[in-house]
Amino acid sequence: MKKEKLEAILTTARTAFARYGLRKTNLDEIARMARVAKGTIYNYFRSKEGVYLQVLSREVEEIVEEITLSVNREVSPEKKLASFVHSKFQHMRRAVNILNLDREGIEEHLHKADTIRNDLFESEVSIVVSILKEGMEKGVFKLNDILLTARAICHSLRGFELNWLVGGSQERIEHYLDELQRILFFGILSERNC
Amino acid sequence: MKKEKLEAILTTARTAFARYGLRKTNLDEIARMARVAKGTIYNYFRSKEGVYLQVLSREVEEIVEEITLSVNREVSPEKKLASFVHSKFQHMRRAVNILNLDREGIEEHLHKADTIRNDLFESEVSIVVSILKEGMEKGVFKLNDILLTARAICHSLRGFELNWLVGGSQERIEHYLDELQRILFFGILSERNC
Amino acid sequence: MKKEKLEAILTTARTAFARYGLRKTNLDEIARMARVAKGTIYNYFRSKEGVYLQVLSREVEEIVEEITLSVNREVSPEKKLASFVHSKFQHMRRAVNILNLDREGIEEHLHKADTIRNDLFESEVSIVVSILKEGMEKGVFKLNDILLTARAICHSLRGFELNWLVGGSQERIEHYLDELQRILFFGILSERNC
Amino acid sequence: MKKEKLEAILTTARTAFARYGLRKTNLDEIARMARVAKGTIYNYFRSKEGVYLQVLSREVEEIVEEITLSVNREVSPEKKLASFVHSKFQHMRRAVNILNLDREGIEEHLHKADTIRNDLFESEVSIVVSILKEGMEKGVFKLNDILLTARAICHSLRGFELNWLVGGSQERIEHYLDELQRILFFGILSERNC
DNA sequence: AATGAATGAGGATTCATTCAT
DNA sequence: CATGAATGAATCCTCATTCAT
Repeated sequence: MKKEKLEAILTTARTAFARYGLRKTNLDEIARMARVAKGTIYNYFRSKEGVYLQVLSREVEEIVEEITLSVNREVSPEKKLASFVHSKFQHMRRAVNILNLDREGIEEHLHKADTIRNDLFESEVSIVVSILKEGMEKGVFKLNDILLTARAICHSLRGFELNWLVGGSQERIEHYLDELQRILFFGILSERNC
Repeated sequence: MKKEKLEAILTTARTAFARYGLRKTNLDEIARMARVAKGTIYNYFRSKEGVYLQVLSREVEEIVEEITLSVNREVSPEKKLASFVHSKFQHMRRAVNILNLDREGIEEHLHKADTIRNDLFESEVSIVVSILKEGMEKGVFKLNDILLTARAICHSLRGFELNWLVGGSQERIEHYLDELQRILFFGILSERNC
Repeated sequence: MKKEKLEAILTTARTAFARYGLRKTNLDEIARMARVAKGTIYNYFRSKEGVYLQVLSREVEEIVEEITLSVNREVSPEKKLASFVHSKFQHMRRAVNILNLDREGIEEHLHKADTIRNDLFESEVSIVVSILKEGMEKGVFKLNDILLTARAICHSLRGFELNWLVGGSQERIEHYLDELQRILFFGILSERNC
Repeated sequence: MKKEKLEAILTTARTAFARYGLRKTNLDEIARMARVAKGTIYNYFRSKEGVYLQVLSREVEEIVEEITLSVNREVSPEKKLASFVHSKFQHMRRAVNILNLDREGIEEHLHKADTIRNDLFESEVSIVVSILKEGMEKGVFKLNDILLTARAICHSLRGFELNWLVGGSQERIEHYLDELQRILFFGILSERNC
């Protein structure tokens, strides 16, 4: 079983993509770093994009796994929600370039990459859904439409990815996440103080 | 006045970038479409990225202008906020590929692109700040820290750009925006019904 | 009389050629530095090479003039020869263009440029010839063939131009010139001590 | 062993550079003549200049080798010196364009070319030094400073390269070399006949 | 399965020269 | 005379992919 090469390629590619992004990473580099001939890569993958897709896939799986773990460590729905938010950013930080939005340079497989990225999104949504559901059952949350709310929350969080992870913003993200959470729980209308 | 060529180049480039993105648009194409010699482009711009930067710049300016206009059409702070959100997405829809987030590994010149994109963000924040301020003064909103809240809101909205504009998600964005707005105003905690 | 533009072009071109060489100097640069439109240059010169040729011509004239002056200040043939050598290098230091053989990028006018450079050489030879002649008449020098000797000397001196002026050698040229002069006068054979 | 391609590239490049010089030789040409894809050249060299540098290097090595051989064929120091001068020009004649002195304004990469050319110069100096030394020991030459003299001689010889090799002068170089040699040995002062 | 040499289709950029105003 | 916008040929370099060994 000579899966070692395959493993080497994927590991190396992950590192390379993480550091330089999809486009700026070229196969020469991966091959050199993986101590493998360039041709070997083509024994396992149809193309550079094939490699990327596989790396992306693995990454998403891992991230979902780790977020789930973090959430399950908490008991109350509020804390679970908070844990979700924080662990999401913790674990995604390293995957910035891999998830990378670099929509160019993927062309035909763009669709597949989107599908994978959407899997991540849907997994997140489904985690949030169960948190919200539990909150509803326990009377902590009050919502009209759990799924809609969950999706809205997840969409919102992507904004922080964009500016913070991708944009390399120097601001302390936690501030904003905390603020967002506060709004999320209480809203901004003064009437809530009735 | 021979600014016609320059205008032709910028207009064409805008269209091309909007359709194919920065990388897949090549100068040959722009030159051909603008009925101009490739060298002519270099009379006006130092490089391909120079063209992109200019197009990006213009686009951002226009968007900010149009959002501001839309907001000012409303009177109440709540409606202004709603108007902000909706017009933001209306006007950004067309600029998807131009603003495009292709990160391609944090390059030299692309740094300027980030700066321009951040300008857009800051402009948005400043619009939201004035809305929130007005809301506070009128006693409609109740907030601890206006700036922080404004930034948190703007960060959140970026998530919708990511999934909806960039990701080409087929979902009806308005649903989510409305839901987000509802949460924004009232929060999700049941305690608000005290 | 609008010779000002012409003068500006030539002066600027001289500087530019001296600093960057023929090939790396482009007309844009000359035009910009001379505060003149690029097209204007083509009113005075048929081509870039035409400009170069003119610059080269002027330099040669100036140098010959100045060397002649320096030599004529001396009285004895030996001192005249020494003066020739030293003033040649003094005055050529600034005229790097002449040496700038950059044979590539001149193409068709290569021949003309060579002719101009040869003019300088021949002028030098003719100066040395008259020095040697005078030396012979006064019985200070003893030679078989004045012209041949003069040419050999001038050829030799070009070696110092090459390494010192062009090559940017850091060595103190005077050392070598003095040594050369010593050999020139006495030779290296020990038999001279008969 | 697939070094054939490399050899083909270098051989072809040598021919091309020798015929057209560095600038007028383009990679397309080399590739075509070497029956090789353009990209292949980049497998072996970082750039066009990389190719040039290698060719230049080889050429210099060969020249030094051949000059040394010629000199060693002679026995007396006087004849060795004469042999040095003549073989130097013999062997350099073919390398004119390769060594070519197109100065193009002291560029980045060309700095290395200068280094290589200087190596040639230093090798020549060191050959002359050993000839002079031997001459001194045998009482044939009388000198104050061997190194200084050697360098002065080599500098002088460069003048002949300049006018004869590079300048394409039609004159019979041997005449001048012989004359130079005569002066070198005996000087021009009549006092030598004491 | 593994290699790595070879490929060649692109794409960005430079610059001398022309010409209408 | 002066301008400077427009031209487009020429050239270097990158890199995903193929293929003979």
